Amino acid sequence: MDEQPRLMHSHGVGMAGHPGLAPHMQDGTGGTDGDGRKQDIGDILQQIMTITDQSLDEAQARKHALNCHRMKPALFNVLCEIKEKTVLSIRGAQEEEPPDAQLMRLDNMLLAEGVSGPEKGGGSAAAAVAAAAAGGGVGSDNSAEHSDYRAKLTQIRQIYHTELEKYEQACNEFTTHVMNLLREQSRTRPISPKEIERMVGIIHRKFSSIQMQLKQSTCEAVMILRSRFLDARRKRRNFNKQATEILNEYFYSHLSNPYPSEEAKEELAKKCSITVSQVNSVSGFTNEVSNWFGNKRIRYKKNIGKFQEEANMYAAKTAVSATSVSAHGSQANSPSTPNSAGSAASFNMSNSGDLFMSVQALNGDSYQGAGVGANIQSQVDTLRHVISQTGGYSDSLAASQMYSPQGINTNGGWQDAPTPSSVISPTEGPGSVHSDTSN
DNA sequence: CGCAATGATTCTTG
DNA sequence: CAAGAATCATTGCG
Repeated sequence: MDEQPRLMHSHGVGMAGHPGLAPHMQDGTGGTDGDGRKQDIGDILQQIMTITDQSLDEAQARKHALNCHRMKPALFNVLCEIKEKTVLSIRGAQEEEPPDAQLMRLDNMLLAEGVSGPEKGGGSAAAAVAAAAAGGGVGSDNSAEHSDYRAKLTQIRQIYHTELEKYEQACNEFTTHVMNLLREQSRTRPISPKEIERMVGIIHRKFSSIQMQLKQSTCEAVMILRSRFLDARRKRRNFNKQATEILNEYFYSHLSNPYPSEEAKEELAKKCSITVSQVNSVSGFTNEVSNWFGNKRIRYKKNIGKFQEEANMYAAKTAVSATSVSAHGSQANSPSTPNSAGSAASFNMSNSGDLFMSVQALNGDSYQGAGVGANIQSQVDTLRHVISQTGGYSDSLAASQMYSPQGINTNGGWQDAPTPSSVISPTEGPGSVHSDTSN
């Protein structure tokens, strides 16, 4: 680099003011002027023009001679200037700024995800992101998920950083290489320092565009990782038995209006979260309770027969607990025989209306469905059995009525207003309130 | 492996 | 906006 200015200035005079020089010289000797200097230049140019005709050795020698010629720096200057004016001015116009916005976005995202940025802080930031996004979840394997997520993220991070480093190193190497090459060539070709600088700029831009690709793919990888780990649907966990029992108990004991209020949901969430896991994020669990009730309502309504046995069971259970008859508690399970389950399931009624009628027939005595003789009869028998049993504990207890689908009107919808006489029992469970009907 | 159960999500509706 | 309905995706069982 430092060689060039020295050469250029060593002779003091530039030839910048002679753009028309070359055509003048091309006619051969140019000796008519009698100016020795112009004669020299003509010679030089002649040599340049015929350089391809020479042998290699000859050319080498001439080159050396040219390099040592006293006019060389001046010529170099001129050629550089011409080149600058013609070629580079065209290219110089397309200096860019557009990818900056995207680059910024990528940078921001990588920083937010904890991939780029401070070495150690990034990891904790990522963990925080994972924790926040998966928050409200349950289960001890949550932490396992997190560590897995974190591990994958740090893996991405590492790859990203090593790649980035590699790119940077390659960029630097390549830049110095090109610079050396150009400097070397500047002895024989008109390459100005400015042009070298420009070339370096071009190289850097190319490399930064490669870097952007790296960032982009890193972002994609992080997004995929996140979506895979944080998509809750993929990580569905069945509630454990106790939680299901609690929810079912509530559901069947509020069958007339199975829409728990927010407070009730929270209560249930608290109860369930104790049984489900050690994590007590009730606020998150109320959502699950809502989901559960939503699913339950719709699935119950869709196929009441299928849930009949379950209803019996829970109704019996609440009945037992309400009357605090501990001695006969075991009998609560007996009514629901496998046989009844099978018959109820094999009903396969097309709509709930028919089934509703069949159940209603319990109150009357002799309903024979149109095309469903024996099955209905068996179910009716089973139900009657249950009712008689549960009713036997306490006749003031109308719990048996609560699970009969009387809360559902003939359209299949839940009753809007409670029907106090038939559905609501005056003696509900200890903790429960009448608020379920007031909604 | 197939299938039913089931928790979650998304779209629709009042 | 909440409930219902449809659908997806996973789990667990035979």
